[in-house]
Amino acid sequence: MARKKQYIEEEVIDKAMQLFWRNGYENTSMQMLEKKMNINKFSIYSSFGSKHGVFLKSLQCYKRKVSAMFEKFKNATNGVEDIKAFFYDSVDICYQDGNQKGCLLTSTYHEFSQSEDKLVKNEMEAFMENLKSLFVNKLRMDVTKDEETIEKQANFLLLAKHGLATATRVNSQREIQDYIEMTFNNI
Amino acid sequence: MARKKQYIEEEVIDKAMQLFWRNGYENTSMQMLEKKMNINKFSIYSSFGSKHGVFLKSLQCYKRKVSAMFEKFKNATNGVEDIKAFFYDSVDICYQDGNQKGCLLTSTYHEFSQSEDKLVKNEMEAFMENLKSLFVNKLRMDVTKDEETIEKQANFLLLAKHGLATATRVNSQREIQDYIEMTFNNI
DNA sequence: TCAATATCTAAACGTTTGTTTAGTTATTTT
DNA sequence: AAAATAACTAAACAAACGTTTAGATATTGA
Repeated sequence: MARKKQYIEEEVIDKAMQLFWRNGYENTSMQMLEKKMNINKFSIYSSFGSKHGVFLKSLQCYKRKVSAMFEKFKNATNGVEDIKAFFYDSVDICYQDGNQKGCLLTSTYHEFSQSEDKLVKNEMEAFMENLKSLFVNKLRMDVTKDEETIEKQANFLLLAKHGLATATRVNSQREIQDYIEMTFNNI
Repeated sequence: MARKKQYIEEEVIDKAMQLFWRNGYENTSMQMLEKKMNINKFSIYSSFGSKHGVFLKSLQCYKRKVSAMFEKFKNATNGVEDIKAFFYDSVDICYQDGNQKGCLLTSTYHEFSQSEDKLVKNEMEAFMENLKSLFVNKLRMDVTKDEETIEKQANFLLLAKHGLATATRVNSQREIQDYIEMTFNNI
């Protein structure tokens, strides 16, 4: 055999993910990726095929990162309170290590909303639909709510999440907390 | 003297503005601008100096476009109801001629939030602060509200506007209406 | 130890970006 | 009508983009 890789793919993808998280897809260049991942262009291409390939792996990496939070959310049984806790957890991840960068999936959804890239676009739409159905499940725990109200509230919460994604980029964590509290005042 | 311009600057800037509105700054190229404005690169540069110059003029053009709506909002005297009407008016502009494109100023605020371009960034921050103070003024019309509540609600409405900007890119006008109604349920 | 071979470095690839330049065309005023 | 000059067309610019290639380096198994 021959030489072994001098990097671990999972590790360098985590670095790439941080970059995409902060800057988005288009505003992250191969040059920036090289520097952050600390490996050569060639290595990136031999491991991941393309910038697009690095991005797809980064999305998976992000999903793994937040999977525990999602599992906790799925398995919780307190209805609306679970959604609120989920919002707080989402925000905490944004501010960890002092970095404001929103939610990678929500930002990507936004960046690719008008894109020709059906692969990423469809994946993000599936994510949003999945999130909405989770909201619906939690809202249904309140048996006094009719389906029409549930539908509206689920949509409202989804859009609130979009607002949150923007807000975590430009607002303080304190302001975010107020925002979350107010969002749930009328749910 | 000599030849006159074969285009009217206000008219071609309106075209450019439509492009920036739909695609944002980075995703609008000079090539696209040439085609949409229907004039040559040289003419663009001789009139506006740079792509950045075209963008600044486009922002002004957008502001003129929405100035009537803002004036109506400023001069109204029904408190929270005025903010709600303002939200509906903002959305209507997004959907006119069937195009979904959010709010140029809010999108620009988002796109330039991490940018080195202090000129645009500061202008957008000033816009957001101005909008917030307008919200505060309307909220103060309800004399039973204390200043702390007003501050929180103004922030909430500002973030709701961010959510709206995203939503008008990907949701139907009907869903947006539900969203607005729910936003004001707890104000 | 040494041939085999995967990974490394570094340079160059073709596009596309925003911008500039040189040269032609058209209109105005004298 | 003709000189003057502003606006036009079209080609080329340097820089940055994502991607590929050629050749050097280092590590493996026999």
